[in-house]
Amino acid sequence: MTEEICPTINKSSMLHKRMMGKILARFELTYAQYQVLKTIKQHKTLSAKEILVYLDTDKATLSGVLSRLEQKGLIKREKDPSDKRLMHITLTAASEALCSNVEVVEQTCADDLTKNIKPRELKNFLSVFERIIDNQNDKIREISEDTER
Amino acid sequence: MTEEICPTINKSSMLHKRMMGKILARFELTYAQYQVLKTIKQHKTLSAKEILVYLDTDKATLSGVLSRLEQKGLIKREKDPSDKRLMHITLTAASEALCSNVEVVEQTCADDLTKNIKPRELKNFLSVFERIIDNQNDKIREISEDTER
DNA sequence: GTATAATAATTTGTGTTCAACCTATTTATA
DNA sequence: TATAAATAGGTTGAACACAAATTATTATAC
Repeated sequence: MTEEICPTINKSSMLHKRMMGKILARFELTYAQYQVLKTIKQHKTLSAKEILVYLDTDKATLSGVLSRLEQKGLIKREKDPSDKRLMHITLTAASEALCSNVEVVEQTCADDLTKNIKPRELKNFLSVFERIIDNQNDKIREISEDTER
Repeated sequence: MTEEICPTINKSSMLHKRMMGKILARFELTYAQYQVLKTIKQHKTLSAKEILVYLDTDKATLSGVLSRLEQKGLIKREKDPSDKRLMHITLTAASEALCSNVEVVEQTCADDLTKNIKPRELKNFLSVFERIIDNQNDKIREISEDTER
């Protein structure tokens, strides 16, 4: 039983990325790019460091995504005058509109994924999932401590 | 509520890959490579096409993984004499042993991920998850049909 | 029996993931 | 104040994900 969990999680994640990839292709966006745009939109303006907190990804990955978004004119980056290490990242008018359009489609898809699942089932599902994620984080910490010696 | 599901699934999948990546680094293997080895081991010998069925990944990705595994001497590829398009892929003695060692560690990790979850909860969890995955597959088919016109 | 379609696998190009390393700037310590 | 440590961000290199194109081989149609 236990051994089915990880492949199941991976498969579902892959399917979701595949699905979003197909949807976002129409908007000439990748899933990673859209996630970054959405995060910035929610907070008006963010530094790269702050985006990392919300997305739990890697700064090298984010750095690449941000460059591509800037190239496409979907974000603006400007240095903080009082701390020149800091970059303030904001959306442009184009990406504000783009994001809003995608959000509608995304919500429809998300709803369809749970169409035959009762609210109570869903609640329990998410509760178990949160505990699994906590366990995953514990395990990663445990392993990291091991290998740091 | 609904909108939490997808980020949750993605996050968990990422954590799992991160965890397995750290563990497998000791064995000088990547997670994708290990998954391929494990799949071949379960079926003694497989063609690339058949591996794809079990792993639900992409043939281009698999092709690259297989070349790297062959370079490391962890698989053997030989053409079918009666259909020269077909490649029969098998493990080597080295990868048989490697795989067995990793499987022990992997099982320990998988058990830890569900340590504070009751068997009944887990069963319900997986049951809901399967329905979500079915819905995901439906949605992807739906989108693909749309875009093929 | 040759032209066409289908199949198995690989290659190519763009984007993502992540560890390791580097740069510039700011803060803390001696 | 000079030096070290921390911080924000970026770069590099290896591997993976995936769409699209390519190659070689086999099966089908006419």
